[in-house]
Amino acid sequence: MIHDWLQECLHATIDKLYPQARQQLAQRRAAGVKQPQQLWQASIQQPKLSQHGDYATNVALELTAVLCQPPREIAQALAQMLQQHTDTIARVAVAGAGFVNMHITPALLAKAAGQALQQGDNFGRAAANGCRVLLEFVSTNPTGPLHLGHARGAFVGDALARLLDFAGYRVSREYYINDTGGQIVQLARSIYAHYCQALQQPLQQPSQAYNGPDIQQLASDIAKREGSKWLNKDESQWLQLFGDWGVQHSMASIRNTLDTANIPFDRWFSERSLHQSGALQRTLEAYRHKGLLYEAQAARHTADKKRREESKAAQHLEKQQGGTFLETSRFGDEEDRIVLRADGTPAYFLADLAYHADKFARGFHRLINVFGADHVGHVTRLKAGLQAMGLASDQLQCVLIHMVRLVRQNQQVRFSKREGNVYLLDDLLDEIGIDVARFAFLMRSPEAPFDLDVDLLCQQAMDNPVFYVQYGHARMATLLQRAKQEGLQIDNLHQLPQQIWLKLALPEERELLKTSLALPYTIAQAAAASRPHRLLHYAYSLVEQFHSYFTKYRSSERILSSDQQLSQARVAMVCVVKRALSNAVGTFGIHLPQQMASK
RNA sequence: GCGCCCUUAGCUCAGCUGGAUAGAGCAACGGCCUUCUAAGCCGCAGGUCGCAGGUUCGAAUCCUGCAGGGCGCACCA
Repeated sequence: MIHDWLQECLHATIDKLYPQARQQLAQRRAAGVKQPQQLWQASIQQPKLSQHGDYATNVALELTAVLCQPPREIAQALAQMLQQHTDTIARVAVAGAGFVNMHITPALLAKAAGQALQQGDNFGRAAANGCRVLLEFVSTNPTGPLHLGHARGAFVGDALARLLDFAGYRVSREYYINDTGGQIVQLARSIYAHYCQALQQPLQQPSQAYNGPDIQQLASDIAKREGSKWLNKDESQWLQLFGDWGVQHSMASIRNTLDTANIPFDRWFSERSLHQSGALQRTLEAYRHKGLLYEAQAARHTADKKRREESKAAQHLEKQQGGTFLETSRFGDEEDRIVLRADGTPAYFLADLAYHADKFARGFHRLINVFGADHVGHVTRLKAGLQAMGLASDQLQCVLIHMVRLVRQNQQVRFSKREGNVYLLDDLLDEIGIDVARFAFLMRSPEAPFDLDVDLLCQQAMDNPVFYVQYGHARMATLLQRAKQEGLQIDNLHQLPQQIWLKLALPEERELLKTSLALPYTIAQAAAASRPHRLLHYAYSLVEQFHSYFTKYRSSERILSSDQQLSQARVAMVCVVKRALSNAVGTFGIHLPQQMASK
């Protein structure tokens, strides 16, 4: 709120001093001159060094080209105008190449702190902006339980949803169930094979079998329930049924794991429902109408493409028998993509296009897909396909989550499906705990590779950032309890008179308030960049500041002292810090304890 | 061969979309508990931001090229 206020103030000042600047800037931008995009939005920053003021702006430097004036001259003019706001800005100084450094008054800080306390749970929450976002994530194939490979995408997607919600968006969370196609046939056959085995028949596994213990358990349950009535029957009689049972079973397991992890969804979207509703046909007709389909043995132009000898295309040549292609290559894709196979069955890509057309048709303004990094190739073709349909493909944002490698005893643990060793997400949650897992996955930026060191996260729990943050919160909470026992007020502090707030004179106290009050700005920035981890780093540094302050003054300037008014002011400050912390971390559903057992 | 991502302290990572003297945590060393939780704090040490150019008042951040690593380049989903 201080940010917003200063920004408004600054913009008004610029408009007054240089009425032509805004227009000139727009003209230059239109003429293609490279300009900072956010000049009028994000020009207030917090300097690293306190001697550079509470807030600073570099607009003078950025306006120098537009106004053809030396930056320091512009800065001087701005400073002079800003100086007139004596009730809020205590001091303005021009420094360096042309920075304008502003020191705010304690009164402004007190006012903002009071507002934060009044807002309570909603401190940091942005007003609804009317933008509807559809966030699709996890969307794992319903052929088995969730494992480590799915964990990061699940937590990052969930965090993104929570963050965007807090930042004022209306977010819908969706899971796309690939409940049809070849893999479901394989699943059905695998279950059937184990079903036969459970009834003392020899095991005849299909070529690409699903053999997880969950599948075997399901098969034996079916054998108990259904008896031998499906034995020696033609595949056409049981395939659909066994497939359905498999999907239901897998989805129940997946939903159960997501529930445990506290990752909710608003809608579970079935791929099969698209096939059944005729959506694929309609999508196909739309393309046909635009003249973007053709039939061929192979996609045009693919012959000139060099591929590696061992490429998968070469391995699966016999399956490639031509069909109907969509000219995605006209929209940025490297080659055209098949949408209907020679036998008339739809390819997966067509269903995915129909699905995304459906998302747009439901009126969302922005689509976000959280994909694993192995889906990189999918992004361009999907966007090309949407663009071909005339949809705004730039409204689709794909967040690519990179690989997680598991490390135990300083060694990477490798998993292979063939050997049947998987690390289930359920087991991970059991082993390190939900909060630790969440924190670990969210501390890193999503597009960087990530080593998950389980030993570090569980055995050396004290070196774990999540405990650091939790400890900080517990410290504040117990401190407040104690303050209450000593007769100080810890609730309704938004009504605290200004002269009490003004008792806070230590520089660290001022910094703590400023950092706490930067929460709304941090939320907005993290949401705009789709980077949840920034909010956790913010929380971490806030706790760091608090610990440092707490320890430094533990024997000289104690929070609870004989000076009643000063103690009350410090208690109020702790309330603000605690509020900022719990709203930041609480946004991600990470639990913050009221107390921690001393070690 | 092509596309996307990554490369910052010995290790694991931040770096607020181009700002002022590049920051944390681990690991190493030295300190701080009669008083609000030592799961904490302070100090010391550690860097040609992969390399080379370019863009400008200013680059770890933007553009180009190169090197190393990851993922992908099937009508599978």
